[in-house]
Amino acid sequence: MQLDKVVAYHKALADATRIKMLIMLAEGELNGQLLAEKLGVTPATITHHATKLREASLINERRDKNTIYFSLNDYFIKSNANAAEQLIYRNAGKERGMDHMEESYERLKIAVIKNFFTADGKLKHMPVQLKKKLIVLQHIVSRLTRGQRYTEKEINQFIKGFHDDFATIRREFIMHQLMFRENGIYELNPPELWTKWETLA
Amino acid sequence: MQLDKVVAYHKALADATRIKMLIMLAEGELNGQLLAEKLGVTPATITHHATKLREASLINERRDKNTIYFSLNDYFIKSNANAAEQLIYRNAGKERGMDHMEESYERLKIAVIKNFFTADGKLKHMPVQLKKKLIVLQHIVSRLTRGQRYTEKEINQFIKGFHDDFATIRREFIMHQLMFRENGIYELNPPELWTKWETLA
DNA sequence: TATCTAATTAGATATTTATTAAATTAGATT
DNA sequence: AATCTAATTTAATAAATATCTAATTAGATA
Repeated sequence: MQLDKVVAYHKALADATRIKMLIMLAEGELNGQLLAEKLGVTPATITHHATKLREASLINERRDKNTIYFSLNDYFIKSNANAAEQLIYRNAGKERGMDHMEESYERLKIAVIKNFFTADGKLKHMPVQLKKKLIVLQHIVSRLTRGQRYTEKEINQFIKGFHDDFATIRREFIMHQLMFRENGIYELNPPELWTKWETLA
Repeated sequence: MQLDKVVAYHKALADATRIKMLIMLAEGELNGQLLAEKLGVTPATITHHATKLREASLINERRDKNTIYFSLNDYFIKSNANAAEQLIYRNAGKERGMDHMEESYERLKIAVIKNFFTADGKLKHMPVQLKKKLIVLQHIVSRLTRGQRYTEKEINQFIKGFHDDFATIRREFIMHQLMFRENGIYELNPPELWTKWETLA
């Protein structure tokens, strides 16, 4: 599965120079020359590291005249941080009394969908309780297609099929890592990255 | 600071064989020979990788006769997962309108401590709301000493000074990564690793 | 004590990777 | 068109690392 991805992500962060780059970019975007100077390496080295960070989707770039400005890809950093943990623990865990927890979660899910959606599939209102809210968000987002890339306009339109407040819901998709956004394009995250209620307490 | 540590941690996870080892260990402890067989490498290679994982505190070992059994060091995996993120974002972030959020958080903290603790410092009862619960837990745990190592008995005794239900509170210390446990010994995590309310929503 | 077993070490090899200097490219500006 | 600037590519080098085989060690067991 995404073992390769997890390895690639950790390789990207397994170098002091790259971590320092990210730390600097966290304060704001910077161009290659400046990064090179601040880190005491040549621009070629920055290009090298930027390539690795880009491949791991950890940074974005923007061109202005001759200068390319690098910036953090926030959402990716946050979502990947837990990916390794998820991967490692996913197969395991069934041993301990987790099964009936999952079972009762399935029951909750059915109840929530029944209670918060109308018969024709509209969302009545967003639950306040986080656990239930996650169920609602995941229920909605599951109607999207894996690998498909959506414009913001398309996402808005899609959400409006469920509820008028598309801006809030769109934001929650990102916050809970159901989707990620890059250069205004939205894409579904793999379900392993979704914020799960089990991981919250 | 712990830049080296963060790099070392990610290096440890930046290899497919090591990730596979961890995945297997998540199901239960295994000895070197078995790991070698399952992964299709020689025992020498397992030793090599086990050394790296041990250096990053990701596994424990236990000897029985001639056989050494490896197992996961759960808490470390969980707490380190966010360390990089914390490191990267720590310096930054002050820019956006975060300051007044922090200010209002300070006010909340004062109110929570005033309301949930008696005059002589006992905990009346645990708040239900997560944000407030974290404040209470952090308030208690702050009375412990950084770097000091505590037995479970000592921790129980310490918590009893605040509330009778030491077992629950002790578990919450671990869950919210205020402390970590290794071989029955408890130690404070650095505050950067503590679950913070800002990171929860 | 001799033998057996699991693990580690030592040494060798092949691969990956971080870095640089020098050449090249992409895109303004004059 | 000529020039300037920032970034990238190329080629080379040095360091790190994943893996193996063979030798050695640590610790039972006979």
